[in-house]
Amino acid sequence: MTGLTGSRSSWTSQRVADTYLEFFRAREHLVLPSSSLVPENDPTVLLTTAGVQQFIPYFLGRQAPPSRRLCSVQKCFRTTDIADVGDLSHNTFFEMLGNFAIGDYFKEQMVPWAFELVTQGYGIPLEKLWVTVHPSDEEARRLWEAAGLPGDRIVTDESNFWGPPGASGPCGPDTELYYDWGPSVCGDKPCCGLGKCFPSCDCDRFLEFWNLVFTEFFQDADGSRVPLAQRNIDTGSGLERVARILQGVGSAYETDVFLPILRAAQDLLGAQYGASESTDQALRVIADHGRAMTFLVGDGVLPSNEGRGYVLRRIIRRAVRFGRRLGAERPFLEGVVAAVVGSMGSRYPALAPNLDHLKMVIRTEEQRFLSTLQSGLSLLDLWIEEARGNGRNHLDGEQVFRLYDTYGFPRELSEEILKEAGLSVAADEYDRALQAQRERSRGAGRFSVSRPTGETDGIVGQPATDFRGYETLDLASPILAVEGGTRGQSALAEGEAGSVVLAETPFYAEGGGQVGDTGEIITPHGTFQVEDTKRDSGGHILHIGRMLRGELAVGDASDARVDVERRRDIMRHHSATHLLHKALHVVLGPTAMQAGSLVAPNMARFDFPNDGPVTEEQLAEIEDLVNREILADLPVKTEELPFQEAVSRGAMAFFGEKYGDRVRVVSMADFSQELCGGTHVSTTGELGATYIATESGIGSGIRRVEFVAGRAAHALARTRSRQMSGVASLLGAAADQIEDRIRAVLDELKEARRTASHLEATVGQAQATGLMGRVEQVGDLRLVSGRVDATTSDGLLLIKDAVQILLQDGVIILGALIDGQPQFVASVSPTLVRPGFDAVRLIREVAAIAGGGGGGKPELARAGGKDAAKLDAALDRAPEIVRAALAS
RNA sequence: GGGGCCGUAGCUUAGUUGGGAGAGCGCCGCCUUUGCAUGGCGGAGGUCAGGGGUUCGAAUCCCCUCGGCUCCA
Repeated sequence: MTGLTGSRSSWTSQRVADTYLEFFRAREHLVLPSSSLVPENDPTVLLTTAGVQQFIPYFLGRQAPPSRRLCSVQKCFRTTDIADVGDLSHNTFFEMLGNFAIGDYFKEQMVPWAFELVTQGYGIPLEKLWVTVHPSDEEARRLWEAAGLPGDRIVTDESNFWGPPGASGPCGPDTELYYDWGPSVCGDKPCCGLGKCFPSCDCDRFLEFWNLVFTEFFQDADGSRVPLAQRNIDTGSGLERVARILQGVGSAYETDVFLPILRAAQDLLGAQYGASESTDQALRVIADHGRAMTFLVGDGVLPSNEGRGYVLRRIIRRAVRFGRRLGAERPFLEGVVAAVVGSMGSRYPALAPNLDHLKMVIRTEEQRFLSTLQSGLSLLDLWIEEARGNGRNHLDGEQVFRLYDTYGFPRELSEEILKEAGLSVAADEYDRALQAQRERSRGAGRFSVSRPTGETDGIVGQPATDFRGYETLDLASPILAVEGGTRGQSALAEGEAGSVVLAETPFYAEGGGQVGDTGEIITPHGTFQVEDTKRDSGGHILHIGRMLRGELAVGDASDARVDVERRRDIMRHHSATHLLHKALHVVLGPTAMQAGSLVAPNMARFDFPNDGPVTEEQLAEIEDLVNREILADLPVKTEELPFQEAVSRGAMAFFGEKYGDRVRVVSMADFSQELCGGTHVSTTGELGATYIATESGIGSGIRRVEFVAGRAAHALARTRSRQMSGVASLLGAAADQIEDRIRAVLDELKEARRTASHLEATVGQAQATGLMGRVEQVGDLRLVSGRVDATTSDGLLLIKDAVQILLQDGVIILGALIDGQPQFVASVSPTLVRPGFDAVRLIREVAAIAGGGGGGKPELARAGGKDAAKLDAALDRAPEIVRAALAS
């Protein structure tokens, strides 16, 4: 293919998605929006890799689903194939169509529906359709035949079995649907070595486009399987693949999904798709990674050196590298990002309003990488020079690896440049070094995340806890579940630590940056002290703490009392956070989006992307703005709205949050509107005041401000003010003169030092003159030795310098008591230095007498001792030592 | 989570068994010179990121902390 023609098919990807969702909506499925690429219910998972991800709590029975039938178009990200992207088939980011049944219909319903959607909804000709089934799943085979698929196109495949996800868990057989591109794809020779191609043989002729998983077993750790009480359906169908089939094109890159992005990349880089395989590969990488980075940043991921941020960094850098292959020398990715938002913005409305932010994050990372390349290049040039100078024609693999490992300079680039310079690299050495690095890291521990909110058996099956803490801080509610006690799952004895679940609670569970509440749960038989509150993946609010007095058991009535003072402090900080967030937008621009926050009783913390530090002036402006709105005593209102309405009213919606149909909006008059589940004061005047305490950088391009409100603000102001009066009284100056006074004291100090060193020089000069009266003749050289007065070792050296000028050629050995410690200096003029006779040897022997040692250069050596009383004795023996050294 | 490299004057940086903290640019002053980086002389500016240890002595060696860059997981 030359150029980007693509298909004129009316089967746009949009239409594919609509057809799919409409098909299942008509069959009583609830259509849910895509969840974030950052899985919020499972911190052990790096990125969302399948449509089922957001529904796992429903599948495991931990949470009640909003409907037993669900469907979605889910954005997904798979990191395993990053290195392969650029060919025709691999992608990192993709969209997955999926329908799900939780304890509802099963395969007898799923198979006919799949058949109907594919043959009638999509209109795929029957003869193009193949399926694979698990050998054990006779039922699936029967259902496909009954639906109308000829038996010779149903192939068994041992690998058609899904799960369990870990050592144990739900699992079951699956059946996969394939599209047959026809035997011509594989040419004359069958590629699967079986004399004939089959769907399961992974060749280009057959394209898998839908996988239907029938979850019907639970597998124990020992491998044995028992039927599940509740059987589930979980399907996934790559939108890009279906679009490719219906548009009848050779790869996803020729569909409407990628064409606008490829075209933009062509224009930005002045490259032509189809010009060469190398060009095409580069354009495909840029298009795939362009989509991936847009959605990752859109879901709140920022480039970093670990976790998701590192995945983002890798794809941005990989895209830049391939851009360079096409001649790009300056940042170009923001143009690609704009194209992605332009072509996908309609289905993901959160993207367009944040385009500036997306561009800024990616541009910053791009520039950072370009400067990395710059420093790598100069190092590489140096090595090339060296190798040439040594007449070698290669560089060590370890060397090139180090360039990559330490400076992030990509291997391919190194090789390219070395090749141009006519040098080679041993690839196996490089691989060995990389392998060793991997071993080291792997041995160091797996991807581990503390997961305190995992559920335990005592709680599974309980309904999600009703949070009532917006309107009350003291509430009567029965105890539904208990865990951690020594007497099983139903009670806690005095002194025992554990968690308690209530039917409803006023305790706020840690979330949205706000820390969990503390307080007490009082039952007729005892008091439980709540030290922290968290929410588990099943929606239960866990009151974590210990039995202070008496005991507590499931079924007890209880009075749940939040620590009111602490909670009010927290609420003030949370409201202050909203004011600050808005003020940041006003002063620094809309790209200062929240990248993390902590709301605690004694302080609040807010992270946001910004180029470089925030200036003093800007900080003052931000602080002023926040305090202005506090003084205005704005009413704080909360209301629940449909998501779209909230966003269209201009409420700030954070990336990466999961928003259901209805969202909670916290507004402070016209100043700030934010989607938020946290707790707030009722008017901003309650904050009293807010001060920014610190501003600092916490990583590439991210700043952090810490600030205080309410009582903490008062405490900070008082502390600062006391410090100031303390300093003022030390200086004996009024508070408003502190700066001038300090400046004057510093000037005075500097002057005093100058005078002192001048004085020392003068005194040193005098001492030097005095010493010249005691020149001794030792052999055929002249020696000056003796004790002098000096206050620093530099002063001692200066005296030596003065003597040297007067003495010209000769040996000088001086000592002084400095800070109570003997110190020595010895000098031998260059003409007198010879093997066995130098300053180092002399000084060592002298210092040894005072219990010390020394060293230096042959012409000049210094030493110190430990025994102050022996300073004179050591110096007295100097002539003798010189004589002995001369004789040796 | 585990490695690697780095942190010296406002900026870029040198500093070789541990032994007197330097250079270039910039800045200030004087002289020279009316031509785009003019030349010369002089000067200010440093807790060598911070803390601890080893040592007679640490920018230098060891440990910890902080910050930057980077790779792996």
